[in-house]
Amino acid sequence: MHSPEELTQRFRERGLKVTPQRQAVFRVLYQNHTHPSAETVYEQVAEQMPTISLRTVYQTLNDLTDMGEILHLELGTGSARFDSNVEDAHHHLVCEGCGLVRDVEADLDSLKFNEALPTGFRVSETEILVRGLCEHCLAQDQNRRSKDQHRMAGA
Amino acid sequence: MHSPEELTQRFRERGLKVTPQRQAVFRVLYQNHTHPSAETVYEQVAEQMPTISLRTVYQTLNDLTDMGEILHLELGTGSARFDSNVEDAHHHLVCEGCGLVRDVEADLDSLKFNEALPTGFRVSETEILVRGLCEHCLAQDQNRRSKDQHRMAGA
DNA sequence: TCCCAGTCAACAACGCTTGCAGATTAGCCA
DNA sequence: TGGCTAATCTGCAAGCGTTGTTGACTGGGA
Repeated sequence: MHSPEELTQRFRERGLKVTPQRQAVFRVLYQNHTHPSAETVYEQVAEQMPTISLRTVYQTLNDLTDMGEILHLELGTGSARFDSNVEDAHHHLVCEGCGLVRDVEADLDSLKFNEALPTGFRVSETEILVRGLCEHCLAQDQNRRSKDQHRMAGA
Repeated sequence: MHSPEELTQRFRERGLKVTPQRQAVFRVLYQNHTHPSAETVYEQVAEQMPTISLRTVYQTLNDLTDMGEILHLELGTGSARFDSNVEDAHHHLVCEGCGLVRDVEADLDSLKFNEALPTGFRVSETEILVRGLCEHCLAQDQNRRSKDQHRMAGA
């Protein structure tokens, strides 16, 4: 995405107003590369501006998505995630435990399909999703399993 | 997934009862390879069994997912889709217009990541999603765009 | 400075999915 | 075969993420 200052310009060019609420969302997104959910953006903006509503955050995120400034991701984590990196083609790694999302670069050209895609299908995007457990969640999971085993043994 | 008859066995082995409702869901899934949503499964089951509730369909789909008989897919189409093909590793092609889902085989081994995955991350699944517009939706879209152009020109 | 399209906050409603509760039933056992 | 009991059924309400609505407010061009 562009810087908050540049976004101000681009919003005005489109006839959209630049309010303090929107600027606050711009700033949070510009600095946060953790692929936050709307709720997370809201919480971070609310720290500086406690009266902002979640509705306004959603609206601004939608506007930014429409303008191509950010990406709207559906990764199966329950809520949409927003990615401020639209410059570099990349893919995503998702922790199924905590919902952590991280960028991964992959060479799409190396990917081979074993059959032709259906005739007439126009591909807009090929997305690679690496699902699994992050280091932290893996440790928690193993800890839980170990406890379960002890419980089973004791019963 | 296994055949409805085999599923009967497997459900009983797990202490789950095999009701007419569940059998109807088994049959629909066994024959339907279009990656239906819960709602679609419900509609098809309801043709034979009008009194079944959507709640029961969800429950049975969840049981089948837990048993690994079907796959629960989150493809950003608004609702979960269920895939009765767990035997062959494959990926998915999704129409962003109508939500059509189709299996695609791809050679994952050919895929190269340009950097190492984070230390400690345990990958459970690498998923390839091809998004775009199917032949039908593409035609509709072009039709709409063309009308828009005429309207703009006339105004 | 004025004006009004665009925006705001609050609230209600939406679509998908799950929790709950009381009635019903599958399937084991005598 | 009949009875018992846990599992399941249905219908409804609630949860969650997201969007629609509305009346008050305001950014920013003229």
